[in-house]
Parts: sequence; structure tokens; C-alpha cells
Amino acid sequence: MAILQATARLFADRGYEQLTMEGIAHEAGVGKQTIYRWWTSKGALVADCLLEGLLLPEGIAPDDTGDIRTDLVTWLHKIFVLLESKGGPALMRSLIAAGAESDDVGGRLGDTFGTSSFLVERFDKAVAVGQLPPDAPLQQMGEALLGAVIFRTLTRAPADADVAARLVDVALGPRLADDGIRHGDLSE
Amino acid sequence: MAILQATARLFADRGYEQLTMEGIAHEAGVGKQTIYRWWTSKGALVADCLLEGLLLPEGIAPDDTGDIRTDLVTWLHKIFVLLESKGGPALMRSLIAAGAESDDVGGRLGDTFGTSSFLVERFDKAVAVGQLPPDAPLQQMGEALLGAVIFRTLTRAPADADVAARLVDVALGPRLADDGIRHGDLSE
DNA sequence: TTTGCAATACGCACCGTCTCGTATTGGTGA
DNA sequence: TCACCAATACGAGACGGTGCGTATTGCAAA
Repeated sequence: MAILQATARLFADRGYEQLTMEGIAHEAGVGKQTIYRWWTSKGALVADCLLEGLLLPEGIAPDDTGDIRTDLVTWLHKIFVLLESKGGPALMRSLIAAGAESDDVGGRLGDTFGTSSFLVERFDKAVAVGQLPPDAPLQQMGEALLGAVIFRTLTRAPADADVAARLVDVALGPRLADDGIRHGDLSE
Repeated sequence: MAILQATARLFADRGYEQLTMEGIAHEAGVGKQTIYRWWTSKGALVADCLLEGLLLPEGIAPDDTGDIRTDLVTWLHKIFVLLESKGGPALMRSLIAAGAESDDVGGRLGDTFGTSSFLVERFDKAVAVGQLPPDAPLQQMGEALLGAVIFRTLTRAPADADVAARLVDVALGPRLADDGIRHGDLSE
């Protein structure tokens, strides 16, 4: 659908706040009424874009090299780099703002990043190979990691590899079964 | 300053999105020009409210009963209850939206909840009495907890006492020094 | 008087609704 | 098979409403 693609394009280079129905209609070569016929609000429209995967960059799922800690640190570092890159913070903040304003977008974010997210899927694999205990609170571990990323985005805190390692350390905690508990020097 | 109080009042019962400069001016019995003389934007104005402590409810800092785990679970549970209450989600989402949109508010949120937040202060005390090791990544533990709260708010995920306990478990991880590592049944 | 500020008028942008004129589509009868 | 004709979907954009940020006005205290 041309409207969704136009929305995604404008979202990517102007952000949620700057997104206007008139702008989308023009970009898509469509009348406003046509948009309103299919979607009730800007939020619903953006939520559908999110569902179609038009808003997020490819490959935001962590790798699976077999070692959960390495994979998570690598993944988180990649996210941080993305967040430092041009347009990265804007995209992220736009998503957050959209989620905060619109129940549709918020719910969709929950679907994308929540219960059955790529992160929890990666945790599941780690459980399967015995790197995490079966009773680990995978859900909350994922929330903690993603939440910390959101928190840093919101507060404009710079992030580096050190922070990534420490966050993973917090998330995995005592649950890493195969190679000990404490990793690296965590002193401030 | 009457303007700040008016802003806080309107923010509390209408939220950030519904907040208008004209509304604030009227509520404060002030001309719009006077507001613009002192603040450049709605964001800056709300950021100052945050700084003055006019937006957050009293007593959002955790207690100190001596046991860090109990205190954190109690605190998180309290936050969740607040979040379920009338106006709770709206306030929280308004703050998040304001932070996402405005660098002023975002930075202020970082000051309030970040590096030297009440949460990290509580962690410091736990370190002082030996409940946490001195090299624990306190900063990241705080981020994980607050981030998870933000994440749940954004995704409209309901929260209960169980979730609170699991989140605290993730945050504290192996670092609880005085009474063992695993607490409660964490199976799904 | 002068000055500081509340009040308000202004032009702009966008909202969501509406109306209009133009395709497009699918059914019907010769 | 083909011409005719609703019915419908759509692009375009006018419209009234709201809030923005700026500029002007007029009152009241010093």
C-alpha cells in the first residue's frame, strides 16, 4: 500500500511529530479522505507501518553464535552504534513518542518487542542449550535490556561498549550456567 | 512562579499533549507573551516544572528498611499501583512523550532519574552496609529497573507483584551478598 | 508621563469533515 | 460481444476549528 510506504518514508526522515496527514496524502499521491477511510488516526497508521516492518532497520535481532553473553553484548553495542548514528536518536525518540501518545502504536510496540520478541527468542535458545536455567525470568530480562535502551535514549545519555557489557551483566545476572558468574571488571 | 504552578496543574489533569500555551496563560492569569519571555517552548516549561518537583508525586523514593530486596520490591509494587490508578498511565506517558520530544525535558529526566537518582542512592546505602558488592554496576541496575517500568508503560503491559519481584531479581542478580542468590519461584 | 503586562488580533499550519468531479468496476440487455 | 449504466472509490481541495508564535493595544501602577 502506497500510503504505508509514504508514511514510513516521512517517518524516517522527519519523525513522528513532524508527520502530518496532509503530508502523507501528498507524498502518497492520495486524498486525505482515502487515508481516513482506512485508518482512524496517525497513530493507527504508524502502528500498521510498524506491523509491516517498515519502520525498523533490518537485522535488529541478535545473532546466535552459541554464546548468549557475547551475542547480547554485540547486539547491544550494535544498537548503541545505531543510536549514535545520524537519524538514530530521532527515529528512536519518534517511536517512543508515538508509543506514548497512541494506544495503537504502544500495543504494536509490545507485540514487536514484548512477550515474543527476538530478544526472548534468543533467550529461549540459550535455555535450550543449557546456558540459562529453565526458570529464568526471560520476559523481565528482555524488558530490562530494552527498557535500559529506551531510558538512555530518553535521557540523552551517551552509551559505549562498557555500558553495554554492564547492562548485559545485569540482565543475565547469576543465570549464565556454563562459564561462571562474574565477567570483566565492573568497578566504576 | 504562578506560570509553573499553572503548568503543573494542567499537566496533571490534562497531560502533555493537551497542554496549550494559551491554556497555561489563561490558567496563570498571564499573557502569552510573558510565558515566551521566560521559556522558549512548552518543553522547556515542563522541564522546569520537573526540576521544581511539581510534576511527580511525593514519596517516589524507595524506603530503607535495611533490606534492599524487600525495599525494591515494595517500591516497584508501589510504582505499579500508581501506574494502574486513575491518571497514572496518562501522567507517565505524558512524561515519556515530553522527554522524547524535548531535549530539555529529556535531559531533566536524566537528572531526576539518572546518575544520582533516588534509586542509585538507595543502592549506595546497600553497598555501604555490605548488601551489594562495591563494584556492582549500580547505574545500570537503576536503568534496568526504571527502563522496564517505562517499557511496560509504553507497551501497555499490565503489571503485578510477581512482575515486580522478577524485575528486582533481574536487577539485583547475584549481587545480594547477605542472604543467598535465588529468591522465590521464578518459573513461568 | 512612562513602563510593564494582560489581552487580544494576526497569519500560519494542520486537523478532520465535506463536497465535487472523475475514473473504475461489474451487471444488464440487445 | 458489446454498448450502456449504476454504484462505488478516489484525488483534489475547500472549509471551519484550534493552537502556534508574533505583533499590537490599552490599562494601571509607579
